[in-house]
Amino acid sequence: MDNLRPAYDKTSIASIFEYSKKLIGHSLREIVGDDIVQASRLQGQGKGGLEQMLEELFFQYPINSDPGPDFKEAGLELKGTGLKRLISGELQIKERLVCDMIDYETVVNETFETSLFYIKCQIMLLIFYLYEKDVSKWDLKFIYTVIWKIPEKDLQIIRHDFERIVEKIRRGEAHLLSEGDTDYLAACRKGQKNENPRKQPFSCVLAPRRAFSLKPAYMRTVLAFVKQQGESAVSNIDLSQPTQSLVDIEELKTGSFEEVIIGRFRPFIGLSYLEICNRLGVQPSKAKNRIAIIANKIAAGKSAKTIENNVNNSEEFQKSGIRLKTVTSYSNGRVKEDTSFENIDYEEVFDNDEWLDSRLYEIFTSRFLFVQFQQPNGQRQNEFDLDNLELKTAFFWTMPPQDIDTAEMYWDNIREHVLNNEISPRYFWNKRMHRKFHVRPKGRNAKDLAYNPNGGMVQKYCYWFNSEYVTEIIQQHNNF
DNA sequence: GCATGATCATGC
DNA sequence: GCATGATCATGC
Repeated sequence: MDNLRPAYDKTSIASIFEYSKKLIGHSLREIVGDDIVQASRLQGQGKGGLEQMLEELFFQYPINSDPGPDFKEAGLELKGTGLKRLISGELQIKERLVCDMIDYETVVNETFETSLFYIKCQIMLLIFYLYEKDVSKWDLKFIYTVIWKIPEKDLQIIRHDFERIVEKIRRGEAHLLSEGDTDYLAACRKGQKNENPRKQPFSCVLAPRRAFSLKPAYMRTVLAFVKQQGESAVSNIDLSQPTQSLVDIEELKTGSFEEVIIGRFRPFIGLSYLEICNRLGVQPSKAKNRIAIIANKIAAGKSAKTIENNVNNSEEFQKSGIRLKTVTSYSNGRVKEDTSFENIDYEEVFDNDEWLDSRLYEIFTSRFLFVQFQQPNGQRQNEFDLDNLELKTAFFWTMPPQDIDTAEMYWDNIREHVLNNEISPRYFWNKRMHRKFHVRPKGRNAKDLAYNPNGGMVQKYCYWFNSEYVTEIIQQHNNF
């Protein structure tokens, strides 16, 4: 590329996009040449900087310190984002997409439309590269290039997310922000772990730095779209598939996504499983997950058949990573069962040394939709029968920061023992410890094994919430 | 009665 | 066939 002026029109998104395709399959060093890399003042190590390297050396676009989008004439923001390759060969999202630092002092005076996030990120050029440990940024290969214009319906949900984050800061609770507070757009932690926290306008408590980001779950759906389109893609078509979606854009004008969903449960509060089946005109089942099935059916409302038994597959749940959890409790409110999550992916735990990028962090900072069914008043514990349980409450929940700290210790313990090849219940947290979370087996049967990154096979274990912890969560909600 | 281990049900 | 969410079954 020596001596070549970049052949694109900086006022045109289409032209910038065309030009970006030259990156696919190559690294920056291959494209601009080693001499230029050697002479560059930019560093290949450490965090950040890749976007700047692309802008300066590949696009040869003068870097400005303006607050707007990177390509200001075209109104286009440039974002580099990492992928990782699994042993199976599949490409996966490495992390959330960090968009814009949150300035606690100024953001409280903004509306969504005047916010820098909105001005910058409504149209982005996303360049996916393959992340490799200990490899200089000059040598990372680019894989996909995408123009991502955030769809109108997503923007509606993101607007609510933005407002919820800003409201929290206005209440003087910037230090209590969590990625789980919101659906698509999240306030993610940013900066070093031991870095000094910052001031916030409505409280004297200092708060860690945070940035607006699109959740890993959201980025996973972007990646799925790109994979389906080929190595480069433009999201200028309407992406929402009505067969997969839970709410439509008209309903979102009547309230937030979460309000719409909670509203669907309201008419059934107090009714038993059998009564709800009757109302919905469905045949009662004897399946052991029948409570979960009916909870999904209620949440789905009039949505398509493809998601009515499992709203986790809906567009909105996929993009937000929200998890519906059904909880059954005795008449005194005590939760009957522990709550399980997916199996521990030992490879992931082994390879990833960053808590904030871990799968467990993503699961536990998800937004949860708890749906509680309770034994009728006066019934004794030994009369417990799923058919009689009554819908008590449905609410969205986020794990509070102090419990996320506990979760980090839980993860540290799991990771330490996976690294030491000690994948056994005698090393992990158990329920007796009463530490909110524990580790327990889960497989098809006792012979169902998983690969051990240290070699060989081991039993499958998974992450659990202790039932007492879930009882606490439910009670705190019901007492409000 | 509870902790732990084991398995079921569903959907892709 | 497998991953995930949910619940069952056993033994102390």
